[in-house]
Amino acid sequence: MALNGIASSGAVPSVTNAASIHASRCGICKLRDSSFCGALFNGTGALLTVERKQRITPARQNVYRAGEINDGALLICEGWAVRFIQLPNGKRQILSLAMPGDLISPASILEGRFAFSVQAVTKVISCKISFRDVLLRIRQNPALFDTWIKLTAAERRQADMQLVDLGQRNATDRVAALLHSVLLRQEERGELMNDEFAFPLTQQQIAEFTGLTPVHACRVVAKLRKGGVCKVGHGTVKVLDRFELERLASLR
Amino acid sequence: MALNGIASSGAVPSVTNAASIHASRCGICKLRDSSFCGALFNGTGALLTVERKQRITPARQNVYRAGEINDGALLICEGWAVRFIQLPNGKRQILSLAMPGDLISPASILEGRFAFSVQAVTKVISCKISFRDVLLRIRQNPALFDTWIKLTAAERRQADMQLVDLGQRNATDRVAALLHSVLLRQEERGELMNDEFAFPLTQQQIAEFTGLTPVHACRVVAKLRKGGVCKVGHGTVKVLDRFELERLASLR
DNA sequence: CGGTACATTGAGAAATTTCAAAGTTGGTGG
DNA sequence: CCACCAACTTTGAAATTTCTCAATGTACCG
Repeated sequence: MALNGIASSGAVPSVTNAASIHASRCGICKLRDSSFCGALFNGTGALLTVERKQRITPARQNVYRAGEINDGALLICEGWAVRFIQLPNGKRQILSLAMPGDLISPASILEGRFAFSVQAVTKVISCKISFRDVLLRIRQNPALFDTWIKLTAAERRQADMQLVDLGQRNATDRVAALLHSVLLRQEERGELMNDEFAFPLTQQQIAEFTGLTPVHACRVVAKLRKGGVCKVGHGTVKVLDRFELERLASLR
Repeated sequence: MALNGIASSGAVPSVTNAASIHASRCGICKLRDSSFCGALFNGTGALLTVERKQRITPARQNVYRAGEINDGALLICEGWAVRFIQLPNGKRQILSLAMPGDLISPASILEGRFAFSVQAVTKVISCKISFRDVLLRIRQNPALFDTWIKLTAAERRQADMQLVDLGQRNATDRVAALLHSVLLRQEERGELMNDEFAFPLTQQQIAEFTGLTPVHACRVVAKLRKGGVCKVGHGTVKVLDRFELERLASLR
């Protein structure tokens, strides 16, 4: 599981140019045929003409800081990232989880600045596609426009469910809902083996997502483990009772 | 204040056709020049060719029920509506507030069904614009496309702040943030007089928005009143200490 | 003038947070 | 290979916030 990695803070992530990217990354990317990325690069020669920058961000470092000028759509190629808002008092709320192939906040794709930050959970390889190219292609390509609208709507649905979770549901259900949503996403990617899947979030990050304190998140995770629902830790989740996990995660 | 009104549940809202609408409503609408509505109807003759249905929904009735087939973008012309998700256990989470001129969930504009419901808080006049016309105009009119992208991004920002509120902030701050956001929206509309503005939500609805119980929402509102911050009730909010309200509502 | 929905209050229970300390783990350098 | 360090996890106990239940008060509509 090459998902972990700790880095000293403050280092500047490396940036490669489009030329080296083509040879080294996008050309062999497994994700090319799915998601926004695939739709964007679809069509003859498109890959060569889309301007993009790829960079590597070590785990725990920021991919983007709230308020910075942003000049393109941000796509996660490898690793996990979280989109979050940092409060002056030090608390953070994680707004969404980005996995390989995910676009960071489809709805915000053409914004010049974001109110949120993006942090690498594991080592992350990300890719930035210039506004010019995104707009050009969205305008030209009805299928891409369609894909983007669907992604935006899906993002809204996801946010709505998260609001329901935070507003109406207890700690256990919220954590179960998080685990279950990742289970489904990993299953879709074929990354589920023996009811086990990669889950590199720390308890601190689970807490930041679910609006709990790390201590309480720990207790909830312990309860799920003792209840024989699933084991969470060491970068993975092992589902022991999927039926119960689904029951907890479901609205009821 | 023509904001209140109780209706027996179950009645079927009335529907008028486009012809009568033009004469009776849209032609004289104050909102025509702002927001999505204005952009949509912009251009010669557009008003006459956009297919739309206007209807009146009494207070407390649903404008839309989760899961129903939806055939057009929903616009609020008059009154207040809430977008919410109903849980099987009877609880509800209000996801957003729609005021005159607001599009219901810009991000979901082309979805055939919604997971959320929409309920009239006051008597509501709403307008539905067929997918065909929305798409046609968005494709044809770059300014409208732009407006729509901006609305979608704003909706996402709003959802993000709501997630922060529900996940990280206490009851008082959440209620203050709600009141403050409505204060700003009313101010923008020029509906603020003597630091007082229309606010037709019941405490039950404040609770559903902020993820509190009605009883606790009542206590918070009482605390704000006793603290000399603002008086909430009888369909209005009177701001007594705007500085303090802004301090409570701000992230800190 | 009722009636119904809405608002308020009190008291006790439950969920969650806070604070503090001790255990674990994984990576690093000797 | 081992020892150590830093970050992460676990546990306990007490404080705080929020909820629940139940009763009473209030405003508005017909």
